[in-house]
Amino acid sequence: MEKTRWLDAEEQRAWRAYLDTTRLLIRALDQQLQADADISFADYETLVILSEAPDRRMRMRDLAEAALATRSGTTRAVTRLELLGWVRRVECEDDRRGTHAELTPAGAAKLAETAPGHVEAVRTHLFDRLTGDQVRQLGGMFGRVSESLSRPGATVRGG
Amino acid sequence: MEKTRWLDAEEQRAWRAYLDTTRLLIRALDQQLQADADISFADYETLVILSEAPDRRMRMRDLAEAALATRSGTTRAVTRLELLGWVRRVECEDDRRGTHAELTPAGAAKLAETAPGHVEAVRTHLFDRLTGDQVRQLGGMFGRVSESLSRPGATVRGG
DNA sequence: CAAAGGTCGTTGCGTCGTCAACTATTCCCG
DNA sequence: CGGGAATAGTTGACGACGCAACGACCTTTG
Repeated sequence: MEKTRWLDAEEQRAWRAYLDTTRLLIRALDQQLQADADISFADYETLVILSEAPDRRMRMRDLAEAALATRSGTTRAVTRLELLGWVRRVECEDDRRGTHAELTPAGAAKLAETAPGHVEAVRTHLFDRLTGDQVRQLGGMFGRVSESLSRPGATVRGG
Repeated sequence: MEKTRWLDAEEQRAWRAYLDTTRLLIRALDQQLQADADISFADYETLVILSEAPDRRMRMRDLAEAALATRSGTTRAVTRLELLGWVRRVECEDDRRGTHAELTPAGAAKLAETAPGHVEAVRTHLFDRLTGDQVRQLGGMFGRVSESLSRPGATVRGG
């Protein structure tokens, strides 16, 4: 095993700030949605993903991937949202194993009435604190970081 | 209700990249720790927090706060870690309600052997993709953002 | 000093998410 | 075409976590 490249003070500070802030931010957004619209951040995002899909529907598999969740988690999320009337399941015609999750009109309405408060929260907590240049930096940084993460081959194990 | 200040294209891009990447990053770190050391990221961080505390011990209350968790979650985490032998509970002398969670030698050893792989993963996935300037930016941005989040008064509600 | 009110840590309960296993269907290839 | 491998979605078992409520203890106040 080679010598460990520890984080220097600056890196540690950045790492902690990033981790802590992210947790607080997600929690704040979750609470805002829960309080104002009785929906979790995760479920809200699922509705958003569906709303942006062609015909407002998606195969379960693709929905899971887009939401960065597992298939089982997606099954349960869709079941939940179906009971609330915001999503419905539609059988797939060309693949009889498949199921589409489709945003209902009620789901679209829910999204429309919930989005403004959510976006406002995202602004208040995040973007209002950043300069235009920082926003660009943010997108740039994380765009690059995600590259290494989405490549499954890039192993890290130390053995 | 005033007109919503929607996110522009650049902001949306940054927001998505940030959210997705963060999820992937946390998951990758979790998997690395789980695979190489049979410990979750959350539990690992708990050990780190304790290791940095005076006498390697902390009141449950303070530990919860430092870990950005609830008291009940911390109770369960400490119980878990206690069963693994990495933490022990020590009664508080000056406050008989209180309990200290204390890192055991075994816990310190676990941390020592686990940290290199974890730090390496953090490097590989995050810091190796960033320039020194970006690291500074990262710390700066999130330092500022956390200010608004740690102030409980800063309400966002639209109601 | 006694009583009211707060804090500490824990626990029951409900929710959410993952893994592994299962059924049904489709794909691949001889 | 036929049979094994792969894939889709679901479910059961399980673990983690938050909220609310609880008993024990401390603090404040009259």
